[in-house]
Formats: sequence, structure tokens, C-alpha cells
Amino acid sequence: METDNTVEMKILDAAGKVFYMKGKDGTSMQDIAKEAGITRTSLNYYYRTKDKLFEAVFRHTLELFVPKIAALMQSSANFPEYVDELVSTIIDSMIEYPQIPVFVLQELTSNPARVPQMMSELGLNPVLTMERFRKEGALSGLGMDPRQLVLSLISMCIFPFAGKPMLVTVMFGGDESAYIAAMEERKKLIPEMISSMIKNMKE
Amino acid sequence: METDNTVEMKILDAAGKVFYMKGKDGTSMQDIAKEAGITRTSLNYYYRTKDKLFEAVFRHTLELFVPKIAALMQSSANFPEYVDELVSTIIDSMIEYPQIPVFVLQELTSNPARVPQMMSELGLNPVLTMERFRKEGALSGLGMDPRQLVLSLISMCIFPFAGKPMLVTVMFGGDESAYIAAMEERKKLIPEMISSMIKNMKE
DNA sequence: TCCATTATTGACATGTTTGTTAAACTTTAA
DNA sequence: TTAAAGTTTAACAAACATGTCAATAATGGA
Repeated sequence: METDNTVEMKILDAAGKVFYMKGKDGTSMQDIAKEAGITRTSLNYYYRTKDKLFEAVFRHTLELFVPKIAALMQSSANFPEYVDELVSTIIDSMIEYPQIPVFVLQELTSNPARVPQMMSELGLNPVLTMERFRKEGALSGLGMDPRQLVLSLISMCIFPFAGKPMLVTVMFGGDESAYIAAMEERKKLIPEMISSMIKNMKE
Repeated sequence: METDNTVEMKILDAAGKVFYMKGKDGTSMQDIAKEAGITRTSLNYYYRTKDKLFEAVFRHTLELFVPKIAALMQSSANFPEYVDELVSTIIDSMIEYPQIPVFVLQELTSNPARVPQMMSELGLNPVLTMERFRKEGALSGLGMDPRQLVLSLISMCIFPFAGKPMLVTVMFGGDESAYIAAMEERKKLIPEMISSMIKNMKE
């Protein structure tokens, strides 16, 4: 395995898929081994316990998008630009890896401390971001706690993916491509909605 | 058990608590029996299988708030009033029963069809609600698909509860009562935000 | 009181999951 | 070529979960 780690990758992919569909506890090592096309004993050779495997998969999942978001903090110049990029990055990530929200929320309940800790390990610091913009005056005179605004932004971006199976059914008549189109549309809409809120709620 | 069903209640409460904390698959019948203070065999007497018990708990959970929301459809007169009541009802329910969102999202992944079906059994029909207001002209001239608005509203109400453990840590410095206060505040804020969006995004 | 229904219990059979071990096989690089 | 490291495998033991059964106990109405 020196130069190439294709087996590890195959395992992480397979485990991610199965964990996502059946949940951590609903998944057996056998399920994962089968999905990866190896024996369970072999799987145990690479990851001695299920817990270690889950931890690796979880970290791997966060790495798919947390660094992208952390990077925005340096790149973007002003508040509207930042919002635009943040929203697009989040939504694109969710469209590409729809398993992320459920994965994170699931782990959040059984292990509340790990998610924030891992995010900070990956370079994300939401409080710092907010501080930066507060100091630049982007939110000055806003008639509400800026956290409420950020919370609303994140909610509008992520919840539609967490609840995807239900939303496709009850709001889009089972038409998945209509759902995806709506999510694409939200990349433009959410920044507009946020900007409306700011305009209308200054003092 | 003729007249009184205190044991069933004790079981439903205990099961709800344990299912919420450890998830459906992470929970054993033994865990639930212990939490309810009865033997596992006795638990099996009331609910022959774990699946049946989970189904009962899930229905019981939805009954805590879906009927309240369904009832609003008849009661409220105009759109702003409806939004006010809807937001307050959702947020109050979530504060009282914080396990609801995770519970529902969890079930949604493993059993996508059941949630919408059960909601409709309990009298909730989101499409009808939207139709009603569209016909009343409350959203006429809105520069976007009304579903995007409704989706944003629901997201802003529910997501902060789904992600509670993380938000308390990263946004409220671990202070749970500050978090709750912020959620109370949102009962007033969200309708204002929605109204801002409508004002600013007409054509 | 006594019978029938309802409730509780311990013991059981069955199947699943987990992590380990020791042996066999493969690769690599000296 | 050979030895060391890396990889795969079948078989094993231990723990746990599930659902059932027959026996026992409690309850409540005739």
C-alpha cells in the first residue's frame, strides 16, 4: 500500500455510502465490506474497529466542504460578496454530497462535542468571521443580533438538504430535478433575501 | 389496563427519550425497558416488536405538533397573521419537544415515504395551504416561486433546533439559556424577515 | 369466592455482530 | 532469490439482541 491507497479510498467511499443510508448503528462491518468488495476480516485489518472507521469517514466527509468555507474568510472583500460566495459554496457542496447534512446532524446528537471541535481543526471559526464583519461596519445599525442573521442564512442553505426526501415529495411532486433546479435558484435568491432583511431592519 | 394506560405512557415516554438520544438502531429493547423501569419481557408484552414500538413513538411525536399546525389553516384570516401564528406554533413546539427535528430527519432518511404519509394522515397538507394564499393574492407579484418563500420560512424555524447542540457551542458560547432566548426572539424576527423579503422582492 | 382476563417473569433458542488469531498468500526491495 | 513487510482469509469465541414460551402472579367483575 506504500505508493497507492486505492483500497483505503474504496473503503471510505463504501463506508460513507452505507453509513449515510443506514446510519452508524444500522450499519454492520459486513455491510461495508460487501459494498467495498472485500471481506470483513480484511476491512478489520485497515480499520480495527467500527468506531475508528466511522471517525475516519466523518472527518473525510467534513473535509469535502469545511476547508472551502474556511478559505472564503481570507478571499472575499466585502459583506455582499462574502454572502454570495458563502451561499454558493454551501449549496454546491450539498448538491454534490447530499449525505452531508444528515451525516452531521446524526453525529451531532450522539456526540455533540465532536463536530464543533473537528470544524475548528479544519480551520473554521464562525465567531471570528462575524467579528470581522461587525468591525467593518457591514452590519452596523442592524436592528437585531447579527447572529440571528447568520443563523437564518445557514438555515436557509442547509435545511432544504437535510429534509430533501420530504421536500421532494410534498413540495416538488416527487420530481427530483425540479428540486435540484430550485436549489440552484436559491444560490441567487438567498443573498437577495438576506440583503432585503438588512435593508428593511435597520433600526 | 382497561381504564388506565399509565404503563403505555411510561413506555412511550421512556422510548422517546432513549430513541432520541441513541437513535433507533442504537437503542435496544433492554435500554428502553430499563428507562421505563420494567423488564424487557414485559415491554415485549406491550409492543411485540421494536418496529411497532418505534412506529408508535414516532406517531406520538408527530401528534405533539402536526395537528396544531394543521388547525391553523382554518383559523387564521390573512397572510401576515398566518405567518405569525405558524412561526410561533412551530418554535414553541420545538422548544417544548426539542427531540422532534432530529427524530423526523432520522426517520426521513431510512423511510422517506412514511413521514409525508403520516403528516397527511394527521391532517396537514402544505400544498393546499399555499394554494389558498396564492388565490387570495397575498403573494401576487412576488418575484419568485412562492415555494422558495415557504421553504425559507420553514428552514429558519426548524434548522436552529436540528442543529441545537452545535449552535449552543459555536454561537452561544455554551450558554443554553441564551440559545433559548434567541429562539424566543425568532418568533418575532422571522415574520419580520419574511415580510421584508416580500416587500423587497416584488417584481 | 372464584373464574377469566390481564400482566409479569425467567429461561430459552436463534441469529447477528464484533474483534482476534494464526496461517497462507503477495509484493517489494535489498 | 530471498527475506521482510504488507495483505487476505477462514475459523473462532464472546457478547449482545430479538422474539417466544410456559409458568406464575395480580386484578377485577360475576
